This record gives sequence, C-alpha cells and structure tokens, in this order.
Amino acid sequence: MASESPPGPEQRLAALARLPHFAGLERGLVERVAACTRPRTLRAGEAVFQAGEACEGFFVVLAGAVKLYRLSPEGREQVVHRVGPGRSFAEAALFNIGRYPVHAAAAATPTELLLVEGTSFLALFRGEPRLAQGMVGSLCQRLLTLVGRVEELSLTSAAARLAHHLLRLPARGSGERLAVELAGPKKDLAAELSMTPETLSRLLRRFTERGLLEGRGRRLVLRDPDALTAIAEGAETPPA
Amino acid sequence: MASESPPGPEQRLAALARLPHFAGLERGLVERVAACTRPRTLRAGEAVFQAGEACEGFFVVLAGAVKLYRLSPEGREQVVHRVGPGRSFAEAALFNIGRYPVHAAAAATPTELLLVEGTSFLALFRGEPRLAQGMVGSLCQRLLTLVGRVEELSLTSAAARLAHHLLRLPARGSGERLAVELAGPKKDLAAELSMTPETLSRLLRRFTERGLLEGRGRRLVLRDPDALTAIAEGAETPPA
DNA sequence: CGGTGCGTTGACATTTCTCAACTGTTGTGG
DNA sequence: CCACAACAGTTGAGAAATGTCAACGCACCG
Repeated sequence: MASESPPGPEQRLAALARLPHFAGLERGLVERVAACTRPRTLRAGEAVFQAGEACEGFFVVLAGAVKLYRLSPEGREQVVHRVGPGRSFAEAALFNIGRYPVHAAAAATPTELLLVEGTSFLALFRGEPRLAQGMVGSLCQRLLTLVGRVEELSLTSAAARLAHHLLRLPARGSGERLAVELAGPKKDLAAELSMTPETLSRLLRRFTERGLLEGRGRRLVLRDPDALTAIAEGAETPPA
Repeated sequence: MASESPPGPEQRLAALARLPHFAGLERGLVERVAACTRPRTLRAGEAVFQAGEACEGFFVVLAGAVKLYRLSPEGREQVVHRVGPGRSFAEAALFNIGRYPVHAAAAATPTELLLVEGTSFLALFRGEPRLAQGMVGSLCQRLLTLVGRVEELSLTSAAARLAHHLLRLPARGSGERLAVELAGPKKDLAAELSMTPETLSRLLRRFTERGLLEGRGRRLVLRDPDALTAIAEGAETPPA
C-alpha cells in the first residue's frame, strides 16, 4: 500500500513548523526538533499509550485522530479530549509527571503520529530558550481550550451542552446555512458531552423537528444559530 | 487596622519563591520577578478583573481566595475555578490572548493579591530562559488539574461528583477519620460541581445518614472513604 | 448470507431541577 | 439591646430532564 507510506522528513518538518509550539522558529531549529521524532502509524482502536505508562515523549497528529480517555472500573470510557491533525498531546506528561495520566488510542484509520522523543527533546529545550517561548504560548492556548470544555460541561442541560458544542464546530457557509461536520461517531460525541447516545439522538431529532438543524449522519446544517445560542445559554426550548 | 497591612517586600519574595513557577530559581532572579509586582487587597465580592478587559498581568494569591467565573446572560454565575493562597491565575491571558477570558472576584475578606505586571514580566521572561523552564512545568500542572476537573464534571451523577470532590480535598487525619474543610460557601461548591444548592444539601444529608460523613457546616469528617470512592466511580448508592 | 457495531426508538425508572416556604445567622440601624 | 433585613442553608412537593433497558433497522464486512 504505497498510499500509507510513513511520512518523509520533509513532511515531518512541515508538520512541526505548523505546530503552534514551534511556529515562527527558524528552520534550523525546527530541524533539530525533527531530529528528535519518530513516526508511528496506527489503525482505529489501536492504543498509543496506556494510562500510567512511563512517558516516552509527546505526540503530534499528522493525520487521522486520537482520543484521550479514562476508563472507569466498570469499563465505561470517558473521552477527555479528541486530538486532530496538526495538534499535539501529552506534553504535560513529559514536562511534569513523567507518566501518561490517561489512555490514548487512534480514532481513525490510518492515524499517523510523530513521537517527539522526550529525553532528546528536553535536552534541546534546555539549551534553546526560544523553544520555551512558543511552548508557553501554546500550552496557554491549551489551557484556555480546557477552560472552555469545563464551561461546556458546566452547562446543566444536555440540550445546552449540545447546542454549545455545535456552535463551536468549525463551520462552512454563513448566516442560516452553517454546515458543520461531527468529528467522530455519535457515541463518542455523546461521551464527550457527558450524556448517553440515546439522549444525543433524541436531542438531534428534536432540534431537527424544530427547524434548527438539518441533515443526516455526521453532516449537519445549522439553520438557526441564534436559537441554538439561546439554548446554549440556558433558555428553555420553546414548547412549540 | 494593623493586621491588614499590605505585604512587605520580604513577604512578596517568599510567596513568589514558593510558587511552582519559580521554585528552584536563584534568589536574585526571584527578586527581579518581585520587582515586577504590585500588591492589591480586596474584600469578598470585589472584582479583580472583568472578562474582556485588557490583561495587565497575572496574579498570585497571598491570602484569601479568588473565584474565576462566567456570567450567563441571565446572571447565573458559573465558577470555573477557585484559586487559594500560594496559587496564581491569568497566566494564559498574559501569554496568549491579552484579555481576561473570565471574571475574577475575591471570595474572602481580606484577599491579598500580587499583580505580576505583564509588560515588565514578559521582558524579563524573554531574557531569562530559566524562567521558562519552571513556567512550562507549572502550566502543565495546571493543565492536569483542569483535566481532572473535566473528569469530575463528566461524572454523570451528582453524588459521584460530590464524592469525587470530597476525596480530593486536602485532608487531615487518616483511615476513617479524614477531616476536610470546604473551601467556600456551599452555594459556591454547588456551582462548581454543576448542581443546585438544594441538591448539594440533600446529598450531604444522605451521606451523613449513611455514616459516610460526619460534621456540620464546612468542617466535615469522611468516615468511609472507600464507600465514597465507590460512589465517585459510579456505584449505586445502596438503598439501605 | 450471518454477524457485529452504530444509531434509533419506545417504555419506564430515577435523578435532578424548580418553586416555595421556613430556619438560623449575621450585621445594621434605631 | 433589640428589631429587622439580607443571606445561606434546609426541607418538601411536584415537574421535567435524563438515564436504563430492550428491541429493532441499517450498514458494513467477513
């Protein structure tokens, strides 16, 4: 399968340069980061690492997607985060505790990752203050994202959480025809929004019946963003 | 009121040196950080900053507490985070977006803060790679905390969220007499756990009736941590 | 084909919220 | 010192939202 060949050095370099952490760095420096990386290719469902494992380094997603999750003792999985192309994860494990705090598994086939090897990257980091600058900025960005997630989960009604989430998806089009696409299977979305798949399904139907939404499967069109905003902010869903 | 005098330079220095960001730095460097700070004293309810305001810098809590929250259009406040002594907040605003993303207000009287002034601190930061090291580490710590919060909020039952929270409070004693103290008023705790004060009250009573908990007001004794753990992990609260 | 996993739907049980009333405490001003 | 307002906390009753369990359709894949 020639189409699944591992990414060449050029590809790695380009991916790293686009990463918020390293944006704006001179090429030579990015090359030195690239020298710390190893590619890894996975199929959907394959584990990247297990919670508790010693940290080898952090990862950059080149293609596909990775989900980070916890496993409750009964086996129910709670998705903490979903990481798409051009994003990285597990920096905190590297810089802080030395162990991965959650499970990570590929959520698409194929998923191409870059492992930024911990030991050599840390050595590089210590000698290059400019690396720090970008890392701090992008970790802060991550923090803000998580704060957003906390807010989302704090919304008490499931309808509000869903509306909030839909509005934050990257959208195409404008006005009353915002086309969005769900990132993964609906059961994952349900877990992410802390509700059951059944509830998600019913809510989507209700939104559709009221003309707020249109479409089937993962491709949706938001017909009435204002109404969705109102729902996200806690307004009661009108009885009609 | 002599007891409320603003913190002297020595106090500031000590507080900064204890901050995870700057732990392990040589004294001279911490002094240069201290030179960027200004003290601020507030009473409960007073605002530190409003969401959307331009960022002056980040803050360190010396005494008292600060709550970070959003305001829904209807005025309902959602506590994103509560920051106690020895902790800092709003770094992300400084390093990333230049505006405060949430509201911040004092939650105790008196609350003593240190404003680490943005412009001068950033200048210092750029010139001192060793600062970066610690900042990255402690921001990662913050990230992990937030991931923990996401997990907590992801727990579907209110009882599980409460049990989870109780178990994570700093505790004194051991075995079956873990003494903990709630950080603030119960209505704030309720908001933090995304439930109503009524539900919180009823849950506490139920826990107490079942012998899992003891005490009144904000001082509680956890009598059966194992049972609480089971509840936090989703086990049904036994009918008896 | 037959299986496996996702998504949907329905009926039902349970949790949690809402609304309202009541208690106890604190702080204020008379 | 007391009466009073303001607020946190508690309690109860009923309504609404959500989870649970179970069945079914549908696509995909061997």
